[in-house]
Amino acid sequence: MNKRQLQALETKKRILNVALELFQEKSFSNVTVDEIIEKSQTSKGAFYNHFKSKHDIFFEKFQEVDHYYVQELEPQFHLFNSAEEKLRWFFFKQMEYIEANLGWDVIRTIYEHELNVEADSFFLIPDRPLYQILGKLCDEGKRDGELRRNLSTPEMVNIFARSIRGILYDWGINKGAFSLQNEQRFLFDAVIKGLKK
Amino acid sequence: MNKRQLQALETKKRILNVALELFQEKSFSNVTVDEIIEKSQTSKGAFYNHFKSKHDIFFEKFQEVDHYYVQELEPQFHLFNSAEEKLRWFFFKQMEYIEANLGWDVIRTIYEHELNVEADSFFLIPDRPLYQILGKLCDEGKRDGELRRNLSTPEMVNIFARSIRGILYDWGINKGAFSLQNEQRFLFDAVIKGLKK
DNA sequence: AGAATATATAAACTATAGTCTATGAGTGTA
DNA sequence: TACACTCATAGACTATAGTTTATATATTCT
Repeated sequence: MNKRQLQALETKKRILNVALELFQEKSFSNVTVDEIIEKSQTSKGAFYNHFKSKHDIFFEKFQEVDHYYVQELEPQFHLFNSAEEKLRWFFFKQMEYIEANLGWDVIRTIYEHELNVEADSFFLIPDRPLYQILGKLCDEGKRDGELRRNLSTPEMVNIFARSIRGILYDWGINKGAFSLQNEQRFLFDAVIKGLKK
Repeated sequence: MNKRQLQALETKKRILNVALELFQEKSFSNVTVDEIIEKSQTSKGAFYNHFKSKHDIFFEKFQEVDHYYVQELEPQFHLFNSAEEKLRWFFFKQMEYIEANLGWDVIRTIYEHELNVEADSFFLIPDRPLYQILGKLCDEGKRDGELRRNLSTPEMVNIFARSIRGILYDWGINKGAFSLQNEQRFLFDAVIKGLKK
C-alpha cells in the first residue's frame, strides 16, 4: 500500500467513524452529509468518492450479517440433530446478533434504502448466503421427513425470508421498542410448525 | 358548500388526479412535485395546502384498505364456520384487493413512508380496524378450541401483522414481480397451521 | 530526473421536497 | 354597500442529498 492509498484509507475511516458516531448519537435521518464532512474535516468530494450514498455507510455494516451467518453459525449446525432445531437456533442467533450489533436504526435505514433504490438491492441477490443456508436446511428437513414435501425449497425459503422481513420491518417502524430476541420466537415457532409434516 | 370551498375542492381534485395519473405512468419516485403542480396548473402553496407531503397522496388511497375490510369483508364472515376458514379467506381477499386496486408502487411508497416519518404512522395505530378484525378472529378461534391458547391475542395478531408486512414488503422491493394473490397462500397457510392447536 | 498520468480532495453547482410570506378574491357583518 | 377578515393560492426561499469540475499531489513511465 503506497502513500496515496494509505491517505485515502485514512480519509475513508475518518468519515466512517464520524458518521457512525453521529448516527449513534442522533439517528441516521437527523444527520446531514454536510455535518459529517464538516466534523471529519473532509469534503463532499471525499465523501462521495468513498461511499455511494449516505445509506451506503450502513450498507457495509449490514453486509457483515451474512458473513456472521456463514462464519459463525453454519459451522455449528452439526451440534443439532434435526433441521427444525437448526432452524430455530438459526433464527434465534440471527435476531440476537442484529439486536446486539446492528440496532434498529441500521435496520430501518437498510429497509428504507431497499425500497428506494433501483439497482444494488441486497435483498434480491438470489445467491445471498442467507438464502443458501435456508435452502440447505429446508432440503435437509424434507429429506429427513421433518418438513412438508408439497412445497418447493425456493417456496419455503421465501416463506422464511418474508417472515424475517416482516419482523425486522416491524422492529424498524417501532424503533426497536420490543426485544427482537424475545419476540422472534412467536413468529418463527408458528412458521416452522406450519411447515412441518 | 360556498364558492370558495368548491374551488378549493376542485383544486385538490385536480392535483390528485394529475398526480395519480403521473404516478401510474412513471411511478411515484420518478414524478416531482414541480411536475405535478405544473401539469395541474397550480402551485406549491396549493399542493401543500391540500396534502401534507408527496407521500400523503398515496396515504389517502391506502387508508381505503381498512374501509374495505370493515365494509366488505367483515359482514361476510358469517358465511364461514370456522375461524381458520375466515382467516384464510380474509388474507386471500385482502391480497386480492391490494393487488387489484392499489398496486406495488402504492405499497412500496407507503412502506417507505412508514419507515421515515416520526408522527402519523398508520401501522402503529393500535385500534386500526385490521388489528381489531384479526383480534376478533383469534379470540373466536381460541374460544372454539381451533387455535392455541398459550399465546395471547395481541401476540397472535402481531404474528399475522408481521406476516402481512413481510409479504407486502417483499412484493414492494420486487416491484410486484410475483402474484400476491397466488403467493399469499404459502405464507398464511403455514402461519395459520402453526397457530392451530 | 522530468513528463505524463491517475486520483483523492475541494468546492461550486443541481435537483427536489418542503416552508414561509405576501396577495387578492370571497365571505360575513354593520 | 363598504369594511374587516379568512383562507386558498402563488411563488420565492431553504435544506439537503447527490453531481460535476477543477486542482494538486502522488505515481509511473521514458
